[in-house]
Amino acid sequence: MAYTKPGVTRNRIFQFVRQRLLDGEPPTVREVQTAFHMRAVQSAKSHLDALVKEGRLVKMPGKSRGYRLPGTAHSSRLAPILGRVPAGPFNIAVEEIEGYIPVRFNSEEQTVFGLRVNGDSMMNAGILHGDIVLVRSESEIHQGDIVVAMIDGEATIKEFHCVRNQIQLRPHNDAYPILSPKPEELTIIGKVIEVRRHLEAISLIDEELNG
Amino acid sequence: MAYTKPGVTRNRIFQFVRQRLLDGEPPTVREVQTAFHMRAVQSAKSHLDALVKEGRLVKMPGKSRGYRLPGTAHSSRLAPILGRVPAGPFNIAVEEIEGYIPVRFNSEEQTVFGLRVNGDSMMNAGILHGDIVLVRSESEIHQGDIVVAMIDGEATIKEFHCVRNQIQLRPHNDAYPILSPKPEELTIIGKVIEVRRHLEAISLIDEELNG
DNA sequence: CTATAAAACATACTTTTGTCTGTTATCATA
DNA sequence: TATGATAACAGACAAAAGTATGTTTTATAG
Repeated sequence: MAYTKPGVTRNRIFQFVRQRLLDGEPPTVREVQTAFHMRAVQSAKSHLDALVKEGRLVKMPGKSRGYRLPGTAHSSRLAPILGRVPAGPFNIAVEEIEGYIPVRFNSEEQTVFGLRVNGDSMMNAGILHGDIVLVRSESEIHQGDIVVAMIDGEATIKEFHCVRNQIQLRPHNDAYPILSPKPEELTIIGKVIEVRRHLEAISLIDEELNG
Repeated sequence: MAYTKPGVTRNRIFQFVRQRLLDGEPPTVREVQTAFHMRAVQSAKSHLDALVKEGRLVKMPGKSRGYRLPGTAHSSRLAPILGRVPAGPFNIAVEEIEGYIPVRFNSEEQTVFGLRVNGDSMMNAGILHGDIVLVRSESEIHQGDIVVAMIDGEATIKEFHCVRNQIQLRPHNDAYPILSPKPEELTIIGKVIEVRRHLEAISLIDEELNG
């Protein structure tokens, strides 16, 4: 390729590699080479080596397609969106799955699922009807956490409190009352860790990734 | 490895490969082999071949790490979260990147990025301070869309309207006024297609992938 | 203009990885 | 228990991809 000013091709190559990595398609050195019309493998490799030295890329030496963005410890997975609240805390797989959404995971085995919000009892907390909440089901619950609770077979999203050994489920909407269920008639499905709202229709519904 | 009932290892391998692909780390045949403690490469390869034949995987023959999920029409990519609003619509890469979040893509080249919400002018629309909005920058804008607009070098999120050739940017908070900027002092950065709120601290912040 | 550094090139070599041919063991079902 | 199908194994070869050494060209600064 034509000679460029120092750093120019370097940056272009970084952009290229980053895009490929974000697309889940790590490139080979030779793919970088041809993408930039270079006549020598080493031209691409020395740029990549420099990017690693600068800390802009990380590599796994010897491995093919071994360049990565630094600090990619946490990766994304697809979590199922459940149409209904799961009956028990552990039988998520059986429920009807509305679709999948990508979720960031920092550790390994976590039971996270999406749930479509029904009603506006949490309106003032910015959780609206139709939103999707991400729920981690095996989380510890603390004061003030927003939880998905099951009372008499009915699921609700409320803020959890416990005052004088009395459980309180507080809505964020003045039109709704604070609930004080007895422990035996209450099941905490999980803790809401994220709220998502799609302002534009997106086909969340993947074909079943059966297996 | 020990012999299993027909289909069992097949499914486990599919899960493994799918996970690796969703994580942006396409495996080699030999990586599958060792992950399942197989003593022959062919053991892994025949399973992978079968998965391709069943249509559960797709491959690029001869290429290393060449297995992919079929119908990658909508797969998830990592979109950058920008600390500031990008100056122009097309130079996202230059801006400072706060981190990355997984986003669903239905087609190919789309310019989607995340943006941290500053202020509560859209409070009544359930868009709170600190939320992350996903912005598609080259979208067509219609009446009622929520947009990211730049007025005099300052970025705001508002609802877009146009009445009698007069542009209106409407907040969703009675404490804020409706803005009516002249077209020449207004730049529409893009359209808000999704709102996300993390109720639990998640380390989105990757080290600077500056470029 | 000259010296130094960066960029690009050419070629060879090594390792990784995909692929092939054939064999043995286990499962499923009649 | 006989039989076809699936699973797992073994070893070898070929292609893909990483790496190394040295040279030529261009940019930048004094």
